[in-house]
Amino acid sequence: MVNSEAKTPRERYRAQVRTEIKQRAWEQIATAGASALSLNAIAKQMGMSGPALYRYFGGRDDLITELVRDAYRSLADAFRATSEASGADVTALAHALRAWALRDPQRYFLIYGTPVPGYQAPDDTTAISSEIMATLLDACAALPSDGPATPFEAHLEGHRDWAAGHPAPPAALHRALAFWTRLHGVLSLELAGHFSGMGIDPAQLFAAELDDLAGTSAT
Amino acid sequence: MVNSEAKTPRERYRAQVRTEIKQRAWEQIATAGASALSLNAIAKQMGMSGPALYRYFGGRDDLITELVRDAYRSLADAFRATSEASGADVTALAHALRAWALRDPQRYFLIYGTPVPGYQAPDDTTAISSEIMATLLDACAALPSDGPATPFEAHLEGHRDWAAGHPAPPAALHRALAFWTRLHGVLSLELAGHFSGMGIDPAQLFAAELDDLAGTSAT
DNA sequence: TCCGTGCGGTTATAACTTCTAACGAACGTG
DNA sequence: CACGTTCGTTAGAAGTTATAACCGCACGGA
Repeated sequence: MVNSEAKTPRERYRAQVRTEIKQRAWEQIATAGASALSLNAIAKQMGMSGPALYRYFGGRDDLITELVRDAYRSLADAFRATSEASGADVTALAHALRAWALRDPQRYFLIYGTPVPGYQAPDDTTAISSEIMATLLDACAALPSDGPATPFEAHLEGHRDWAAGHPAPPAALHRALAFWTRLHGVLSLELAGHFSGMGIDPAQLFAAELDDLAGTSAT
Repeated sequence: MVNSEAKTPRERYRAQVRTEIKQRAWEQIATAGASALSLNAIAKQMGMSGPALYRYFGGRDDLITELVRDAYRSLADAFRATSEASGADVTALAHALRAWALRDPQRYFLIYGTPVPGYQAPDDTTAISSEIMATLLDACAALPSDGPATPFEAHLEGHRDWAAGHPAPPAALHRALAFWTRLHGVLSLELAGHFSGMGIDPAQLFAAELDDLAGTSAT
């Protein structure tokens, strides 16, 4: 059987260089954005010149795709960890999401930011995305659901393939979607700086939205 | 006094070329995103070569800044028009926002998408942004406000500078912010294609969020 | 009407970028 | 020890933004 770690010394070295390249790329993205990522600059920082990086990544797009994959993986891990630590609590998940986003805004935008029109995300990222959604659904299913069924929940009843067989009631599905979209709404505008000139505290707006989501007022 | 339109034939020509450049830029952005905007390609399309465009725009960043300005202006006009036509109705504003966004997703992302870390928006765009917020506040102030004051509304009481003197109660300010962030949350995820593989209808999710905002459940 | 200023467009050039191709050296495995 | 894969190099093509220098024509004042 093939052991994933440290087989040949060449593979060890190759993995090490790959992670260093990605690390430099993350630093560069955090300071100047993903559009300003330069393979030449990374190579120069690492002491080697230009086309050497093409031994490790197919090109700029491949590197960015790998970074997107890592970002998804990091968010999924953070979500899973806080879910296990807090017993599937939605407010804990929300604060974990905000902390993860504030830790590196450009990493958040790499996942949820402006898409490149032609770009198609690799299918494994959608798999990780559904893993994130699964832990979110676990937390939302634990909330009490009251109120009458809305027309949108009737729509969800017939379109719950994205839940991947999760046995959550339609109200919980709706809660999960609202959790996702509302917190993303506040977070993305905050990270983009749209609140900076307004004087309001984004954390309090985030908390207000979270109170509304976790409170008794379903949908 | 200086008439703004059509003074000298030189200025007429200059304005015409400028608008044609911006038009080609919009087409290019709509199909390949703002990061793929190429001055050379625009010049080649217009039959003139390369550096001629620098007579009309200071550079790529200046052109994009101008496009951002136009995008803000377009959204503000659309908002104002529907507000006047519908009598400051929030659902009409919401549908106008969604239609405006779906008409050219990259134009929406040019305003509300991933920001470039170093970039500072010119102050006139923030002026237009506050104009948009004003018409939104007009519509939110027309809604009935019930329920007790939340801690966030208490925070808003002390930080209402962004309302630019608009005489809306804190509940209306909160409504306007929720309107903005929630609809942006659904819209940006929809435009980015994050719902495409899930099978759900973004329009119905948008409608559900709008029902929650315009309904009786304040905050 | 005529003439000069200045505007618009050109080519050339510099400094970048991604990415391919060909070559050499070093490393590790048989 | 020798051979082969892999890594890093330099060279080069095809792009990009942006600046500089130059030329001609059109516009506007006299």
